[in-house]
Amino acid sequence: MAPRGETKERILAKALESFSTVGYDGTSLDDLAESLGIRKQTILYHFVSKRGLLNAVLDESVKILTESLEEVLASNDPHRDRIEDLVRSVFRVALEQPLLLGLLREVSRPGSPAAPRLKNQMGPLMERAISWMEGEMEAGRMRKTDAQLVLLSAYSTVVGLATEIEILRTAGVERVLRPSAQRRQELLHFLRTSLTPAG
Amino acid sequence: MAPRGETKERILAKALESFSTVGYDGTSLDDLAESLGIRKQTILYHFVSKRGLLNAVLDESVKILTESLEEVLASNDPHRDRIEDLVRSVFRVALEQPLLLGLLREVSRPGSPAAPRLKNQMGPLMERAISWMEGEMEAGRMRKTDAQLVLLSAYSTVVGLATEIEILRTAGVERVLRPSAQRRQELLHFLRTSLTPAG
DNA sequence: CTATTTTTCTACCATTTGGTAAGTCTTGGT
DNA sequence: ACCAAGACTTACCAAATGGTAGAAAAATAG
Repeated sequence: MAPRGETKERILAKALESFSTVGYDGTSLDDLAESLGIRKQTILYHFVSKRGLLNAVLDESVKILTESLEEVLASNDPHRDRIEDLVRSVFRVALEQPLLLGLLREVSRPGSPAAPRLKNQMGPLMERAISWMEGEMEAGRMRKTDAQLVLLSAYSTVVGLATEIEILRTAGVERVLRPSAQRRQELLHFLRTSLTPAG
Repeated sequence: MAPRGETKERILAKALESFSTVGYDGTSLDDLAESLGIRKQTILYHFVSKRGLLNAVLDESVKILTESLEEVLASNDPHRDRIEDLVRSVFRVALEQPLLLGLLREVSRPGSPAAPRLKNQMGPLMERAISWMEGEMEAGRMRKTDAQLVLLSAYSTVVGLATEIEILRTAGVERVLRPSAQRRQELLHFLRTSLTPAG
């Protein structure tokens, strides 16, 4: 047999790819298995059901994302630009693992079966982010605005950058996308000007 | 029989609802028909295939959205605040027809079967929006930045507001969402500060 | 009223779907 | 050598899916 859990990892990887591109309903266990050169029942053996597979993929993805952000939010160094750190961090994930954000997008759809699970897992992180922003606002280091809106906007933008790019690229403009580093710089500037307190 | 095309309209309405919430793959023609009190074959009679139905729904939605934006982009009155007009216009659509943006979100997924169609229909509109922004930048009425990014950000934010709200609401914060009017105000301010030229 | 066209329905079908049952094969422990 | 547990497979299935064929019903035109 395949040495220790290798199969499970491979299934998770392919499943992430499939879920985040063609979606949950669009993913067939048979096709998934075939693309892996195994039988469908092997998948079900490891993850019990299709839903179980989705949950497993989701848990793994959220974990990666959370760890990446937690690290930044935890630091208390007032000399570091936290917003810049956050943007950099998210961009890094988005570039290295675009599928991960694709899954997030897929799963965060109102009618998604995994929405509650995502809610439970991402909830605390979001609360922290929001309350941190509100703290900054109170302290006058950030312009008072709707923290939820800013978070939603930033989140949506990054997810959009990772997934919906294709539309804008092929539809809107034929030009090649700007290098992601420059893009990140723009987003950073965009956020900063909006969040810096007046005067 | 039902008088003139009433059935067709009803099918389109329900289909929009279903596509934009549970997605294309998640929509069953049988269920759709049952919820309308008709037989599946009636749907196929009017729209030939499931794909045909999706195309029809998409065409209708894009038309509404386009008309709403075209109107704003067309006006040349320099005394009006075009950004405000745009935001207002999109918000109005988002509030009156949230399902419409849900469909957009669903269909703009990379792997969506209707992505090319959406591309063709929305393409010109996006090009116009971008080139208008670039014109404003040239004229110094708008800070020079990445027009594509701003468009993507604004688009994603609004779509997010219309669809992904649930996650933030139930997950992030239990607080009731701020009234949409206030929300619109915030987004407006957010965009303005980012786009107003320095000094 | 009759003929024709439009609309909706009943009957059916091939395929695909997620999932169950039970087997085989491999590995590691004793 | 034997056995138990783990990993993977073959065989099978009930339900659901999108779609075809053709009849029936309703609306419309003459």
